[in-house]
Amino acid sequence: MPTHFKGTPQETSALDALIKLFRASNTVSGRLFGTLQKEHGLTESQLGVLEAIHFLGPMQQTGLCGKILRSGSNVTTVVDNLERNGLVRRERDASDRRVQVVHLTDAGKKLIARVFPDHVERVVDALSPLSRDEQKELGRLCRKLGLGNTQP
Amino acid sequence: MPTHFKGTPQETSALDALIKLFRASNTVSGRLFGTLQKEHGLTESQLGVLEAIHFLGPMQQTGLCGKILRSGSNVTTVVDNLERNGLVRRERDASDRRVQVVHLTDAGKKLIARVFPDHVERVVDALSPLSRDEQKELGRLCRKLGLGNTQP
DNA sequence: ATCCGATTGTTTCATGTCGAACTATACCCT
DNA sequence: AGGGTATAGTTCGACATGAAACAATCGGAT
Repeated sequence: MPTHFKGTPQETSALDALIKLFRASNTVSGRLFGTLQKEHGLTESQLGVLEAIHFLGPMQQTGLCGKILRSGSNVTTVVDNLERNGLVRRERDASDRRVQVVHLTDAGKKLIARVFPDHVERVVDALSPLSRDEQKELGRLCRKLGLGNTQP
Repeated sequence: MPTHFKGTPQETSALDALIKLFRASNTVSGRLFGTLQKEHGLTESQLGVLEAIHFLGPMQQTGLCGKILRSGSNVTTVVDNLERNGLVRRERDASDRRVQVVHLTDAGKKLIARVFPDHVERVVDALSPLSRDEQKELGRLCRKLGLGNTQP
C-alpha cells in the first residue's frame, strides 16, 4: 500500500515502517502456520490454545482470551472446533458454575507434544535471517510500539 | 504464547522476538483499523483496495492481489462488498474479456480522499513511540525477515 | 433475603481469509 | 483451424474474527 503517496518525511517514514512491519508479520505468519495447517490441520489460534493449556494446565476461557489475545466470542469458536476434533474437553467449574475449564484430551496431549518441537524449529528457522542481537533489537522496537495504549 | 517453555537460548530468542513482532503488528493494526471501522465502516482490506486505486488508477483484480497481498478469492470478496456499498464498480476489459477492471465510483473517490489523511495521521501517531532512526531500523529488520522466501 | 451490577460464556451476524474446484477466455503451437 | 496450456475471476466450504445482544451465575450492598 505504499503506492505513490507523497507526504512529509515524517509521514513517509511512519508509513514505510508500518508496511514493513505488517508485511514481515504476515509473511512469517503465513509460512509458519501454513505448514502447521497442511501437516496437522491446526490453525494459529488452535495451536495457541493447545500450547497454553499444555504449558499452564487447564484454563478457563477468559484465561485463554488473555493468552491468545482474541475476543471471548472467538475463543468460544476456536474451543468449539478443538472440542469437535477431540483435542480438548470442557468441564464446568464446580465452585463457579459460569466458568468452563478447558482440558486437553489424551489425543490433544499427544498432538501438542508431537507438534510443538517442530513448530519451534520452524520459528527458529524463520527468525534465522536475524542475528541474536538483531532479534533482541526487533523485540525492543516492537515492544515500544505495542505500548502506546488507548486507555478506555 | 510464550507460556513457560524452556528451550535453548536460540529458541528462546527466536520465540520471544516472534511474539513481540506479532503482538506489535496486531496491536497497531487493531488500533488503526478499529478506528477506521467505527468511523467509516471500512476494513483494512477495503482501505487497501480503495487506496491502491486512488493512487494508481483503475486496476484489475490480479493487480489488487499484489497490492494488498491477499488471495484472488479474497479480493473477489472484498471487491464484492465494496461494490455492494457503492464505492467501486467493475468493468470488463474489452481487449481481454477475462479481466475485471475495478474503478472508484464518485462516492468511493470522495470517501478515500476524506479518509486517507486521517489514516496517515493515525499511522504517524501509532509509530510515534519510535524515533525516525528507530523506524528505519525496524523497517530494515522486518525486510530481512520477509525475505527468507519459500521458492515454489 | 433480595436485588443490582459485574463477570462468563454463547449466539448471531457480517466480514475476512485461504485453498480447491470450476468457468471463461486468451495465447501458443503445429 | 484445433487442441493444449495458461491466466482471470468466481464459487464453495471451512475457519477466524469482533461487536452486540443475550443467558446464567456470582457477589456485594442494603
